[in-house]
Amino acid sequence: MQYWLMKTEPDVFSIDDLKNAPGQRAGWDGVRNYQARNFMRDGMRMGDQIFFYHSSCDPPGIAGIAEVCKECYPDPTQFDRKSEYYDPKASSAKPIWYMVEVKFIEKFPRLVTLDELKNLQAKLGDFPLLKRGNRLSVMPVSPAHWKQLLKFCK
DNA sequence: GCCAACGTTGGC
DNA sequence: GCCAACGTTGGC
Repeated sequence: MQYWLMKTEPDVFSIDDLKNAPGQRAGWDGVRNYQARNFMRDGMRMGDQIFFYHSSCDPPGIAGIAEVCKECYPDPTQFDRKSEYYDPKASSAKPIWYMVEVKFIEKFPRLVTLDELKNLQAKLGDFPLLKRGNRLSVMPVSPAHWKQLLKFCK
């Protein structure tokens, strides 16, 4: 079992949107960064747990937990000319971008803000999310960090 | 809205 | 393969 953190803009797709989605499941399409793609394609397996992070909002922070409920498959938006995620270099024979599906697990009683995470850094040590200039939308979380953050978030 | 940081693109 | 230009992310 592995642990992850995934960013999303709540204006576009929030933890409540996931909670209210059919079957409380949703596809994580639109990732167009190779490193993030590789984490989804090569790292994410059924049942992996995910911190659901709200970014580009006030305040940003961890909103809850999701779980991988379907492993990677080609992201159909890359073939869709009308999609903002359309990629002319991709073909169904040679897809470039992949996505997973995630399932709602829980929403925390309150958003655990980026500020609080920064304050925890002294105790937890380096957390990839807090690295300067980090823009990855999908990143691994170590089991130790997961455990401690979870305790703090609940 | 600004801008630092970083990824990607494309000319050479 | 280098690197300047450009685009995007995301906190502030």
